[in-house]
Amino acid sequence: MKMSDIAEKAGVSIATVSRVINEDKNVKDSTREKILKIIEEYDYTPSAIARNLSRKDNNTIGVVVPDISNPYFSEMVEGISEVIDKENLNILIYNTNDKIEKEQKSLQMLLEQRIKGLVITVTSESYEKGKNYLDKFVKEKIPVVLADRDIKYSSMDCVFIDNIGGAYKGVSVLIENDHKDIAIITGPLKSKPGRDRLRGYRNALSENGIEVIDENIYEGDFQMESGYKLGKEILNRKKRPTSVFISNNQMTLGFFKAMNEMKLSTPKDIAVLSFDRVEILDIFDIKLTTVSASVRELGVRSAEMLLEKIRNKDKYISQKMILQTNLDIKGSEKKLS
Amino acid sequence: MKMSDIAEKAGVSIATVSRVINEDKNVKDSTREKILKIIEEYDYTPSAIARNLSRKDNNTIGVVVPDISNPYFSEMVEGISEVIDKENLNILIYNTNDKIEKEQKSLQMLLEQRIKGLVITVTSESYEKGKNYLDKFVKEKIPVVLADRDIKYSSMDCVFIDNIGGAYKGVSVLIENDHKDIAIITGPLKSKPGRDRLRGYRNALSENGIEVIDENIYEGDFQMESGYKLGKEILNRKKRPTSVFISNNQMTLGFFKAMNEMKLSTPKDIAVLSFDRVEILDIFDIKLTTVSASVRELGVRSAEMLLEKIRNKDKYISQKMILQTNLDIKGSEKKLS
DNA sequence: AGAGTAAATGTAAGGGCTTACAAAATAGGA
DNA sequence: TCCTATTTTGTAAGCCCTTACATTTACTCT
Repeated sequence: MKMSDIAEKAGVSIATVSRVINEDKNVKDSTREKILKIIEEYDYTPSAIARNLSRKDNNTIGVVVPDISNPYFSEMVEGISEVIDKENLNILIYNTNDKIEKEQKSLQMLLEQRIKGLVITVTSESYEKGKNYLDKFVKEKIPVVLADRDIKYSSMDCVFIDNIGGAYKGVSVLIENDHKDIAIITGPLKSKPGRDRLRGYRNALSENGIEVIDENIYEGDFQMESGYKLGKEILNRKKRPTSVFISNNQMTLGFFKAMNEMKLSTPKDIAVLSFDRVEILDIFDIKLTTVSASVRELGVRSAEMLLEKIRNKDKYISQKMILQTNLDIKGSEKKLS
Repeated sequence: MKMSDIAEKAGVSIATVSRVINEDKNVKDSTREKILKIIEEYDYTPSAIARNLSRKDNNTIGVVVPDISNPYFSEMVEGISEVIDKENLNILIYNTNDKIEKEQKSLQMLLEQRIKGLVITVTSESYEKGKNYLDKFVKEKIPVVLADRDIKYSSMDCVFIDNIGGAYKGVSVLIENDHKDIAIITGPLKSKPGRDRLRGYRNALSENGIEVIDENIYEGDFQMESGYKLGKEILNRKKRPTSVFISNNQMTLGFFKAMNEMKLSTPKDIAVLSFDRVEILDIFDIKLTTVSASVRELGVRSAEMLLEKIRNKDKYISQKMILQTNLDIKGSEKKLS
């Protein structure tokens, strides 16, 4: 069933049918009703493909994330959908599994789909020369927003979380609570969020005249396992630090596993402060102080920025949005005795 | 940049360019190379929209789920992507938030997109007359696979988890451990999984000559909060049951919250067995016995079934796949004293 | 009634590709 | 060299819509 079939049955031209479907007001009411009835009767659904070709426009935006089954990203995606859904746009989602080849392939397919815009959490912060597929989007003037992760030397629009400031804020709380011996479990230092959170830690210590000692810096990889292993190391030190700042939720879970095994608890045995909330700890009545930004908001903002770019393609000025973190004080920052 | 531009620059016809792009072998090598070079040089990407229109075919499959930020579904989606990605197909994902209107709107858009096939976890197990958009897919001969949730009186292809058998298996373990007073926290009884898991519970008890008493049946809603509330009720009973079967992971978490608040533990104070794994409990060194099926596999199987339907549209025979559950014995099923 | 204007409808040219079929180029063989 | 078979390329119709523009129809007012 296509438009011309409907037109024929209604005894009108295909243009009139098109007008009815697109809610053009220049159609006599009686004609509209007649056509609508036939559309209903034959259950006709117009082809978005033909429409898109004809309009030279695809009502779809692309979303590329490293791992949709990671709650972090699925929440971000939900933030994005929330915004996009209101606009009658479709979302084409791709998983890259943090593999650069999959990312490239995804971008290639999105390019073929002639998407209207793209929100991407990139896999790598730098690309081999000529390998940065995002440049093609720029060349084709397809709006792109980088969400959560940056690309070196790029000047693309983006929405990030204030990692430096957040870590600074968190570590400062520990310092205010009289901690001087503060360990940190960092993310991978080859990633920007990893480095930035460490930077915030350093800044907070320096500004308070506390020396940053290498022994207190433990490089993790944002995965649970590393939080567990490094946690054991930290907790087993002869002179255990009085507090620890952990750079994300997964590693914090690992750290608690270590604490648990050793029958230790916070803040009794060590003060703990983590980047990202860890809601699940509620269940075990563990009060953990955190600094965090809403990932859902990250998605919402990215999508909003993208829509704005789409709407004002020309006069649009490139922008960078940094989402501030919130401090949630629960007690684990305390220094006892 | 379009195909005709490339053709012009290469001094060939548009058909030849098309052949090169589609890897048709009827092209002289030298011609192919010349064209490829120009495509490379101008960074040309063919339009999937035009291709799809021309081929009357969209290389996209649709996925509709209630909530992508729920790990249960995002894992399922990942299973689906895993399969689909290998086929050079795109995935259009829609969230319904378990709202029937959003589901309808999503299906409408997928219909317009002329997708090749659909995997859907439906929001409602029954639809008002004429309101079942899935019928349109059937009418249009677009393959559909129901994943995880069924529709009453429908004979569509589907992949489900063996809820009855799983619950039966779990409760049987409790019975084998000498439990006779077994409570159950069910899912919402208006949902099929909710009812089926209760059915498995009933079957296990009956077959073992244990009377099913209403006081032991607590209707929850698959959310954490209900596990918590009902958990409190159960644990506070003067004559507390010796064991409880909980119908899903979220409610189990709520139940543990309740236990924790009351300083109770399993299996000491009550034996616990849950449907779905609850990995997070590992962290707190809680050994929970579970019956579960892999949600990722649910996704993989659904996608595979869909692909098979797409490939053998005609000779395809409608099928129903039931994924069996696995029992993971950890100790919480024990009856102490 | 007829002119002038506004409303409603139709015509036809795209949009960027695929593909059946036709035509041209090349190869092989006598 | 010429003819046939094969390979390579081109032509043009078609996929299903949108939309600028042209045309027709319906009103309004003198």
